[in-house]
Amino acid sequence: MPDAARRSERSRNAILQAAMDLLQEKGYADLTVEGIAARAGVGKQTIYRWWGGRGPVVLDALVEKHSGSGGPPALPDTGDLEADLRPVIRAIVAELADDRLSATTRALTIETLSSEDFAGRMRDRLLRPQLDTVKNRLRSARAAGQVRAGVDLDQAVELLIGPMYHRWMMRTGPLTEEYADGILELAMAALRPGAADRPGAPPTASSDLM
Amino acid sequence: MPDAARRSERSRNAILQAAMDLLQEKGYADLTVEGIAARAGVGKQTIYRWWGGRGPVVLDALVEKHSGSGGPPALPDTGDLEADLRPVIRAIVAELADDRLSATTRALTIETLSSEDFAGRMRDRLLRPQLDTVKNRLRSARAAGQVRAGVDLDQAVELLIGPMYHRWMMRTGPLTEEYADGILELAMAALRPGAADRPGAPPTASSDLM
Amino acid sequence: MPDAARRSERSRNAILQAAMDLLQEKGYADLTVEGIAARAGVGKQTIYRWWGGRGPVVLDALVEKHSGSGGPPALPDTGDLEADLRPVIRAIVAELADDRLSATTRALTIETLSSEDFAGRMRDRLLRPQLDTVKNRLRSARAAGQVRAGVDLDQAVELLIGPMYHRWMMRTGPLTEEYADGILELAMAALRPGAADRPGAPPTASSDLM
Amino acid sequence: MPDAARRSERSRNAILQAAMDLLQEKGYADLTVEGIAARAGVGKQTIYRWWGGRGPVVLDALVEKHSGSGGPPALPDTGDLEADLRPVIRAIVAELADDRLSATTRALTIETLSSEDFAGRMRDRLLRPQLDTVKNRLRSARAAGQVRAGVDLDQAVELLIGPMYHRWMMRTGPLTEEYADGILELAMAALRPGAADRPGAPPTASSDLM
DNA sequence: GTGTAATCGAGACGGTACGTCCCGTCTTTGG
DNA sequence: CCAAAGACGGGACGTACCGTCTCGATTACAC
Repeated sequence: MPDAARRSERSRNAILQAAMDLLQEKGYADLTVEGIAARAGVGKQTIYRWWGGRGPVVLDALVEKHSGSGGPPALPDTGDLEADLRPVIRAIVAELADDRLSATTRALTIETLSSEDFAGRMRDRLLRPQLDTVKNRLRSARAAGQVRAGVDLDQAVELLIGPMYHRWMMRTGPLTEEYADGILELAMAALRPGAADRPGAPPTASSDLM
Repeated sequence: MPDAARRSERSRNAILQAAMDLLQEKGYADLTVEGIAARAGVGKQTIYRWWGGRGPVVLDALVEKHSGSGGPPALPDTGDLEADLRPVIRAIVAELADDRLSATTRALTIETLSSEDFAGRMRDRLLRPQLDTVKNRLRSARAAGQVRAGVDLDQAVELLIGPMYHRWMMRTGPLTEEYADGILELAMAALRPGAADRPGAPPTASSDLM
Repeated sequence: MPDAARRSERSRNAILQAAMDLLQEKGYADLTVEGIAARAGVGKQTIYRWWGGRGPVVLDALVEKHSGSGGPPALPDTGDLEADLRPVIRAIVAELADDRLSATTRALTIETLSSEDFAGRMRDRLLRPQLDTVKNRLRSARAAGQVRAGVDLDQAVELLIGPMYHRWMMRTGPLTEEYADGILELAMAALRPGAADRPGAPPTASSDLM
Repeated sequence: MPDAARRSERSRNAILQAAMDLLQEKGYADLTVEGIAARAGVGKQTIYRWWGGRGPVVLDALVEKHSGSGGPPALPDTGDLEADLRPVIRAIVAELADDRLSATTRALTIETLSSEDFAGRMRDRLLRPQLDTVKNRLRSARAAGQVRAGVDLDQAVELLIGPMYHRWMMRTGPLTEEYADGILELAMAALRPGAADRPGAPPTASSDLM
């Protein structure tokens, strides 16, 4: 309903910056619309008008931050899948292991769990691009015969990523480089063609086959 | 500080029951201490005295519910690891896929992400027992030579469980039986001894070796 | 700190009216901020923002009520001081003697005893105007030679008023018309010039001499 | 209902002492049953059993304190009424003028205003004895012809006392020795026989005539 | 240039829930 | 059986934010 053309860019930036700052300082649970507005020097209505609540503001703020690099770059393809993935996996673990760095991820996850609507936007705008870089590398590896032909790439990506997020979320153990390497090695073993390739369990229908 | 010996069992039960009821009816986001107290016919102070907030109450309520069965039973051991695990994996996916059933898990996860303190209690009292049933089955499989000797069982459990939680949380795709089977099959391939067993990547130190 | 220009007149009136109603219905001891807010259809914060508690609200409500008549009128001056004062004194006794009518006075007095700050406001806004009407009549009587020249008018007013409030407060005896007349007669004897006028005890410095 | 014979004297004293201490320290408004019980090292029930609330406890504590002198002594009778009364009046004003000393009186007055029941007990046990010493001196003065025969002694006492309590309560002015003397002088003029003794206004029926 | 219509900062508003304090009652345990 | 201790159901406190709603004061477009 509001006229986006007349929107104040200055306010938008101040709000996103304030949200990021407060998220770092006080955590998501203590983040309030009133706090953001005050810090940004902005009326609350401006936030409600353009976003509707703190969740979308945080999402926007993070998208803004991450899209600074113009989207995640494609992974290198040296021919050695495991070597190419290792830095990525290690980086994820390193970020999750750092309470400061993972504060925003924590915030997003909470909001994702709270709102299906938010979940969709967050998935498409933040998560999917990241997952797709891995997925694309796996696809080329599959084409090169380094990954079993029947493997569903979405499942493969989650096999790699899921365990780390689970350990992070549930705090079931330390998030170390060794852990990253261990999961990577297991996942590689799962994907590698070989004697273990059984004829059963045909590939599930998946959008990655196109 | 309060004297646990004089605690009212009647109030405790009423509170846990009320919390479970309201959780089902209104979801975690709309669950309030005041609401629980009113429904249970109890003063708010009684909740704050013994729990300190809604999070711990919900945790206790769920522990109570799950421990009704006297703790999770050991998995069957037919000698076929994949066959023994399949029902477990499918059950997890089925529960997560059902919005009603997974509402409480969602609630606990939010609280886990919000409070480190809560995370620890929740992990130890609810999650660990569940994971341990899987871990124990994997241990016996490893002893039987069906799982590579060098595998860290904690990593193995998370390799199985993590992807499903990730998909559930992030809504990256449908949580179907096929998905469960696919992840199980991938994980089995990762654990199975054989040509894929590489000498590198020694097992990380882990408490599961005893 | 709040911006008085943007204050809601509607809320202000509703709150003062609700306070008056509840004061009549339930008495001061059972008067709560929450009750006033609920009855007035107003958020509690609106009361705390502009008044700070129930005491100031009640004071304002009573000031509002009493100032409806545009302040207390000057007493008549027939030349007969005692005759002019008698209706006033009797009216005060009559009001104090009636539990319903004096309930608010009781409330104000309690608050006055509890808070020095409140005492000042209540004195200046409610009590002083009433006392001044008597004081003014006494001043004109003194000018007319019907009251000893040396008399401190503030003391004279309190000589008249004080005994009745004391009896009311301490319930040391019945508050009847006879009592009013008795006190009035004693006070008149104290003020009347004559043989009793002794040279000692010079008048204390007082602002009423102008 | 409770058996007074088995009452613990130790608890009774501890409670009264704690009540007095807290009254001095925090004032009547911040005095709580729980606070008294904690300070006295006593269960709350002990207070409710034997007194019923904080009001009666404070009353008892003050009666205890004042009755230490075995009741107020009779005033001296030098033949000069004004001279005999002056120290009493000045003492009252001095006590009321001191915030610390008058804190208890303030407390009693609030409770007196709040509860008719309490008012009666307070009047009979604390106030009346004090007033009677003055009244008795006035009676002897009347017998000696220094006070008009028709004067109601209860009214006379209140003419002396009332103004000071009024000024104290309402904070209408400073409570100084000059004020005490001024009121005393006015009251003496009111009571003194002489030309001012008018035949009208017959004495009201009063218990002081016996 | 000058209306004029929308956004802006600001913050008051009706509400809901918070977490705390204290009430007066009830229950447990020990002397 | 009384006393200490204190848990209990209850109610109000005063605060923090919610999301909505008015206010002028910019501000940028249409005329």
